[in-house]
Amino acid sequence: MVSIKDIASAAGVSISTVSYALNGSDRITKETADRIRSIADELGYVPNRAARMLKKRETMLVGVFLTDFSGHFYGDLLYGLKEELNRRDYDLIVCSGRRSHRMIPERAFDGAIILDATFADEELIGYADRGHKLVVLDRELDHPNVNQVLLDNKAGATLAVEHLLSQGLCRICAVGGPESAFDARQRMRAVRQAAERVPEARLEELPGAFDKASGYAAGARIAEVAREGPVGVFCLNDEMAIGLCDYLRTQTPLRIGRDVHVVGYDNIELAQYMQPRLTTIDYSKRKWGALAAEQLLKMIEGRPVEQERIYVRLIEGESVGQLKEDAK
Amino acid sequence: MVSIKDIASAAGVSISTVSYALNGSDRITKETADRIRSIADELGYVPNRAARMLKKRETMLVGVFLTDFSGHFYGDLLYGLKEELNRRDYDLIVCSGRRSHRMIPERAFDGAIILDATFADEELIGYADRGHKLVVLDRELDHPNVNQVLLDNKAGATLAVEHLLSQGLCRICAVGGPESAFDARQRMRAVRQAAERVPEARLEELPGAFDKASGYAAGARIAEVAREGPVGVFCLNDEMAIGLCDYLRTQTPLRIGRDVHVVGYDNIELAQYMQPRLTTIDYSKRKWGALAAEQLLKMIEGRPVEQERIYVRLIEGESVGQLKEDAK
DNA sequence: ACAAGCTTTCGAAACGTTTCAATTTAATCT
DNA sequence: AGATTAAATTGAAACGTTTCGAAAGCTTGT
Repeated sequence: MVSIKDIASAAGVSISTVSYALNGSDRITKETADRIRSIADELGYVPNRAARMLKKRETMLVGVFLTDFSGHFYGDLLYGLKEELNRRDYDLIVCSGRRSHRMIPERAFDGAIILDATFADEELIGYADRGHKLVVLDRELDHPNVNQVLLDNKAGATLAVEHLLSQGLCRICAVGGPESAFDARQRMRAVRQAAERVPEARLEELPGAFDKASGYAAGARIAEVAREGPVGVFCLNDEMAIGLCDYLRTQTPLRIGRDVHVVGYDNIELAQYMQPRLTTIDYSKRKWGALAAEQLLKMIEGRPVEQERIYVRLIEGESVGQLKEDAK
Repeated sequence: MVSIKDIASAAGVSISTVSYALNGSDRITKETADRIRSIADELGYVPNRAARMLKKRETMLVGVFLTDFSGHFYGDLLYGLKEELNRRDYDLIVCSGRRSHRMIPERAFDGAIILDATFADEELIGYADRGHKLVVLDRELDHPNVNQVLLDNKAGATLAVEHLLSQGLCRICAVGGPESAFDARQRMRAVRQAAERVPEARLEELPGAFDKASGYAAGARIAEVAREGPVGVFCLNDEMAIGLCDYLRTQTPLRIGRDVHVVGYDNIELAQYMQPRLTTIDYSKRKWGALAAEQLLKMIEGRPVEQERIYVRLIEGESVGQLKEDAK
């Protein structure tokens, strides 16, 4: 493999000269620099990443850790991340799985973005203590080397529940997420508060795990509740909403948007292709990624970081209908 | 940052002893090895990846390159890849975008898996010529350092068209993929052959680009064709099929599975949540990934590699109905 | 013609490992 | 006890860069 050394001897200069030339230092005269660069091209020189990393103690790489590769909004999130990082000459690397955690202490990246339940809080704190820069997207952590971009879960969940209530629905079911999920806890808390503000509202919480299966499973209880009249269901994410709709359609005669009114959260791509289209809470995943990248770069470069938050809006599909029509 | 050197002085031994001990060499007596390891733990030692890469000229990393992060079957594919790689102590790293191509010549990985249209064939051949090991998933390349895991596109497309024909449909539309896509070319070729084998079949090819928009766009022409009677449509991937269904449902009175019969390809997750469920061609994405990983590891380790192929099957949804019923 | 001050180039150390060859230590045999 | 051999440890070079400080090569001004 051709190294800086080969270029040096081909050009009849020292390796330091080559290094300076290739890195565009102004210590080198323009002509020699050009000559060296063209020789490097001819020889097909490519710098050795490992050597550079070792010496410079920086990688120009950012790692993003995901629980798995199948999340429905990862595409957009990663797009936002990558664009922002590339603008600043960083490359993005996606990792998943416990095994890959070690890349952080091994200094494989200049910083990492975490959206990965397989990291315990203490583990992350440990890395931060040793000086690693982190941005967490799935929890809140108070540490000088950690920042977060928060989703406005409270606003989103409130929007969802109030939307159901405003349609005249007072029997509300909320299908929850795993206890370990920060987002789920925040959303459910907001659900309770929103329900409590309306005296006639009757809220029932159902367990869930953020996957289709648990939405499907919640269907049985929801069908029971629906026997007493129309019910509004807020699934704490779209996947569960889809599972629920699947159940209602295949296992019951209940009509979505009439007997059962469903709201999801996340506005995943599937949501708008459902029949009826799913009413859901939307937020910009690209912006989420871009802000995370921006924060991480600021930390790496030692610039001050300000707290960021992603705003939400309600998207109306047909999975929630006007209750008043029925009343007439 | 604590290095092997710190451990050496803390333990009162040389750095080579530490290195041997940490790597489990049998040159070191068990007691000292244990002692050194416990000191390393105490100090919180983590090996420096860059240094090891530089010296050993191997990274224990495999890079997978994707055109973007939003493909619908990447989740399963990457799962298969990762499992297989982890079993052999390799880590998987996902990259996307032209910028990241350079990681290959920079020797950031021991090998790479390519499913990324942003690589030109010549570029890949160039890397292979310089000794980089590659497995390509989106093309065929003849080179000692390149292998591929082929999808059985011919069988899949044949299955799809014959399924439509066997329902009594003889007006067939095929919505194609981008000319640059190897899979699209193979599938379309098989479509033509399958249609030619049946004298009464009338095939019409429509342009497409493997995205929802082009399925939607194809809808107009398909609606025209459907005026003369039921039509069978094979969309060369599920995304286009979904776009098409969206058009038919929102812009026409045509009934899917009655007036227009739709088959997709890939069996993406969305397909089974469509209403009606999409009839499509399925294959194991996990196995695809696992075989790709296996092939790459064989190349890296210098073991012989055999050509592999992924088999397909037809999944029946309700987007294709029995034409005979109508006739009755 | 020569010191002073630039500009351009070079030598060498360093980053943190691994690993070969050499050395020291311990064990075994006569 | 001394020689031989085996086992455990060490020294040093190497991997391919970057970068500091020094050296060499030019200009200028006197």
